[in-house]
Amino acid sequence: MDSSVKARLHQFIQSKGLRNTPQRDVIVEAIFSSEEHFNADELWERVRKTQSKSSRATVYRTITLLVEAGLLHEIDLGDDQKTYDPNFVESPAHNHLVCIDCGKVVEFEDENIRIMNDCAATRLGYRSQKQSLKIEACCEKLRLNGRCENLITARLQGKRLPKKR
Amino acid sequence: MDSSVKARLHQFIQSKGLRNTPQRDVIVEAIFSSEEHFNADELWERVRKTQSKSSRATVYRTITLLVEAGLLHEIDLGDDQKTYDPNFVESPAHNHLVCIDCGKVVEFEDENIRIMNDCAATRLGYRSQKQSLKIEACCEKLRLNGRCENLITARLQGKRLPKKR
DNA sequence: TGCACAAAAAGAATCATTCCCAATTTAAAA
DNA sequence: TTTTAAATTGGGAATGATTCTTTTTGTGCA
Repeated sequence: MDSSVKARLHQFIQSKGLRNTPQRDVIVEAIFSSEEHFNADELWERVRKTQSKSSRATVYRTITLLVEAGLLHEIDLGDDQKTYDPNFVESPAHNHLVCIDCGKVVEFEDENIRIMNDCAATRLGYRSQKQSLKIEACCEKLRLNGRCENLITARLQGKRLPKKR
Repeated sequence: MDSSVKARLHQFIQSKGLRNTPQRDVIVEAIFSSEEHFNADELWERVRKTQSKSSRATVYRTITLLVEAGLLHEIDLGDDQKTYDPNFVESPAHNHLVCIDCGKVVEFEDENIRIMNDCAATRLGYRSQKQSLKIEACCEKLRLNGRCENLITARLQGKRLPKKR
């Protein structure tokens, strides 16, 4: 776990006049000790497995806090639950590939896409602030003959559970 | 209202062994007699103002039916409620500009963006099936000096209500 | 050390959407 | 036209993620 996360959170908490609590520590530890995507309930489960306990509400509040602090990235895949990504990279653009078959989510960066989107916004009279691209796609064929992993040059971001509802 | 919608729906219903009902007619009429975006509850309200009645569940069921039939387009803006667009255009790409200030949603087409996104997917070893781009942007400045409407060359798709929950 | 207020717990409340199931309708065959 | 199997409806309960409320606890500065 990147120790700068704790430092940055601490600084954020200070600057906002908030307070440090053991619950937050546990939750932060649970988040950043892994690189996996997660949703609120999965995180609550992780925390429950610790001897220390936090209520569901606290888990939600802490997630909100971390997102506000810019330490956690919220991914909206159009499901009922929001997904979170602890591998935060500061960026005004968030592009995801979601595999239709296995549900795996890959995030990638693409400067050209970002610029082109900003241009489109400008052309339509808007000032782009934030963009998110979701590409539903299929990696099945490539996975079957073992080439998928090699071709994926982007950071792999873990996999999603199937939609629950 | 484009009369071909009813014909196409009828055909879909036939092909699936489903049945025509007066409720569906009323709901379909309520949807396509306008070009506005709507969500399920807004549609239910429209239907209630008719002398004929449909239950909320039927409204939801009919929306699902129309989306399956490819006659209605579901837009996911990451809100709690789904938004629907009766001005359906067959396309593997859906791009939206969402104004941060007024919430207005503009849909636009951009062949170059679509191609570039598909390329990115291919480069990462995926076969793109469907893409959706959301750009959160600000039209405030342009609206203030009256230039916004002139600059918007894309089809205007109505405005969204503020998030309810 | 005490106080003011942030935070936590626990569970109730929300709210969009879906599910359930008895009662009704439809469409196609008899 | 009657029958009949299956689709559809109504409407209220259920779901499930998230937020809110109330009370209790804990933190950190003075």
